[in-house]
Amino acid sequence: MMKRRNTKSKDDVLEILKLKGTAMSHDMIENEIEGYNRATIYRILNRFCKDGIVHRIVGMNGKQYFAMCTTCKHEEHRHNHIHFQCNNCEKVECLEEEPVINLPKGYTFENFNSVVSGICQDCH
Amino acid sequence: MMKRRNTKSKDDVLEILKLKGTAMSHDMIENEIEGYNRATIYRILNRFCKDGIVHRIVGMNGKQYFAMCTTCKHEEHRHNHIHFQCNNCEKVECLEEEPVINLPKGYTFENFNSVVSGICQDCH
DNA sequence: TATTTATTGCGACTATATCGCAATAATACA
DNA sequence: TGTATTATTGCGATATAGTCGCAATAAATA
Ligand SMILES: [Mn+2]
Ligand SMILES: [Mn+2]
Ligand SMILES: [Zn+2]
Ligand SMILES: [Zn+2]
Repeated sequence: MMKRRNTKSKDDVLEILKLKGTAMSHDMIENEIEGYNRATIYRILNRFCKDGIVHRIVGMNGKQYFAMCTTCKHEEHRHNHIHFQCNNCEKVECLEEEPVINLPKGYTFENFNSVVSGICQDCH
Repeated sequence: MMKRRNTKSKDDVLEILKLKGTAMSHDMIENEIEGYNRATIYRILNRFCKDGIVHRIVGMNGKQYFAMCTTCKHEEHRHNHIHFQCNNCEKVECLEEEPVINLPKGYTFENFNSVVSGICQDCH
């Protein structure tokens, strides 16, 4: 893995992700910390994913959301939990549920992405 | 609901979806039945979704895939099963698994999208 | 301080999907 | 059958999300 450097942009992205607690899209992040180029933020997020600091969720809208890795140890990353996305406020949260996945014979598991959409408590 | 008309384009899209059995993206479909405008195919697919003939899956790549509704009755649509997407051949299939979803208090369920990625049997 | 190279900004670019509008054609009906 | 209605289509423009190449910048190291 490539050696990482400490930058303000990186710290800012990390801080806002920690602060919010929920998964955030690129533009959610951009709204909170202005002044960085779009490509820069995407690159930071992709680096976080590679490094296992953050995991990526693909919403029902096809957009990417990023959330801090809380439950997983640094070595074994398992993000096989279900997420919830609010159709009103767009917020994405990690749920507890981690469904059992049985693949057919000859199939190999690599990744899992699971989103329930609906209306969140705040939007009711 | 709007009254539908019978057109060759519609029949062609339906036929290829039935024939393949797996979920197909717009460009997979376009490769099989050439000669229709991109917007037209999208509109046909979106109509199918509205009418409950087809259900929409959002892949890990953020792309939309469409699959025939097989298990669900015309009135009650439940597509709460997990899908498999091959990272090699891009094929998307419906699996049997239908995870139990427990939402937190005050949350309402509307939709579900779940994809396991990996390598399919054919690509091993 | 000087060197190395990870990171950034910028603009161009790709990809997916939708939209407005005029033209076309499926359906209903006289 | 001929005509009116309007669902559907084609086309081009548009929107949005995300990546890429390259030169400039700046963090780390010596
Ligand atoms: Mn993790
Ligand atoms: Mn259905
Ligand atoms: Zn909400
Ligand atoms: Zn495959």
